[in-house]
Amino acid sequence: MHNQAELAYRRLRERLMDGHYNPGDRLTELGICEDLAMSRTPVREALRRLQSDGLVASTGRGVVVSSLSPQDMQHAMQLHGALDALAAKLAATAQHEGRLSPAQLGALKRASRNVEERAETSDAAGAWRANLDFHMMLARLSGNPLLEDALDRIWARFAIVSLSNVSRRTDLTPRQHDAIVSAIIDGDPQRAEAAAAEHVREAAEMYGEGHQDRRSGPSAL
Amino acid sequence: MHNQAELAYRRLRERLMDGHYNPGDRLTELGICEDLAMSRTPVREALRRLQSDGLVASTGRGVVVSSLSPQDMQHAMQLHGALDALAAKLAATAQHEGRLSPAQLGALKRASRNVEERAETSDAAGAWRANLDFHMMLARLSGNPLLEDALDRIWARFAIVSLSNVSRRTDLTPRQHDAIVSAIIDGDPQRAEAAAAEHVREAAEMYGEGHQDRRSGPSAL
DNA sequence: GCACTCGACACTGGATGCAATGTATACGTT
DNA sequence: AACGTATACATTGCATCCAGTGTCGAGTGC
Repeated sequence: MHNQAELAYRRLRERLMDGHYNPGDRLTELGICEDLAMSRTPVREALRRLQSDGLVASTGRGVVVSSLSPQDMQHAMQLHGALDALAAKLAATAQHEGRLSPAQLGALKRASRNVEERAETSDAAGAWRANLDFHMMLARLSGNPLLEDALDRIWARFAIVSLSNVSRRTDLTPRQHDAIVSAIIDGDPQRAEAAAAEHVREAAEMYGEGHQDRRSGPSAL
Repeated sequence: MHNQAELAYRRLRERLMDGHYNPGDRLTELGICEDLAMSRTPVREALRRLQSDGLVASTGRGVVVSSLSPQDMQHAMQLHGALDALAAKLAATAQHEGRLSPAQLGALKRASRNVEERAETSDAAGAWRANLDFHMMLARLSGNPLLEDALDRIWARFAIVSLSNVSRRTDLTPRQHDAIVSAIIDGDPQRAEAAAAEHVREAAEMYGEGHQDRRSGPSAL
């Protein structure tokens, strides 16, 4: 599928997720048309899809890049926790039943190691990206496309708001990835599920600490 | 938002979910235009959204109503289990913290009772619908819009394939709803989560029994 | 000097026109 | 009679066009 509408969707999504557009930015159809060198029709379709994904929001007059209020962030993290735990459990089950290839396991371990390495550098955006890659790899190994898709949506929302201010502490907890990985390698669904849930719980807590000062205010972020 | 595109989306979604269109049916833009008495532009946007929702699938030449293979069904149920458990947990937590109004609790109880009543009639479609309403009420009470949305997507997929063959046994397990409801009323997150997980697990098992004969074949359904 | 109003403009929603393409059918050939 | 090919048609993708509408600014009155 390499039609214009699909292309527009992918390019816009990319721009959204790599911090090229920031939360609150207003997007006009004509501006994007010029930017992407295509007509309004495919651009509109792409915008609608992004709207459906929750990455942009309609303001009655055009669309703006979505920003997540602390409230939204909390909701997203609750969802993420449940989904990630399920992914870890399914991946561990798959491993237990011998349905995971050595290549897949290798990729997971590599992704995990990559997060640790990046976390030690000053490249905050790179570290964030590595973290995302690890979690998406986990989703992939679950063998459940719907789950993968759901997690993809969540992470896209995270990406928009995170990459515009990664400068501040990245709040990564790479060591916990080890617990998830080892549980999967051992083919232990229970442990994998618990480790993933714990991992997300701590990440959410860390986020809460960083934001509890503005907790009572309206959605500023 | 009462523009044509939104309207087209809602009407098509309704038709999809109430069994008016069946899995595998081919949908042509012009046909829908005539049906809905509007131009192709809003219809196209609606179709794209439905595609993004997974309710229809592109075939390179037009779209067809999605059908879920037993594989897909299993994946959807795994996801549903995790999300429903989370919803029950959050709803119970909300109740525990006194954030649930008597009206909301009443609506939940009413929905639960409604499922039981309908299950005893021969109105399979009505019973199915009541079951959906109960689960969506649960999602609502979780207080997490993202979760509600995710569950909405899942159930829409279920609806498409279910309502076209509700004639066969509906596989409802209404009594288990009681366990969930009472746990929520007691404000016991742990118990609510466990009850919801158990409920979905059994439903999935029941479905498996009904379909394990064709388990090995390709996605026929 | 400030506020209110009127008008121009920018932008979106919807419709239609045009070109490209896949499919089905009919005809010819073997 | 069966198979292959060619042509006509159905249908999509994209671009452009038109109408409705909110917004911003300028000008005028108080």
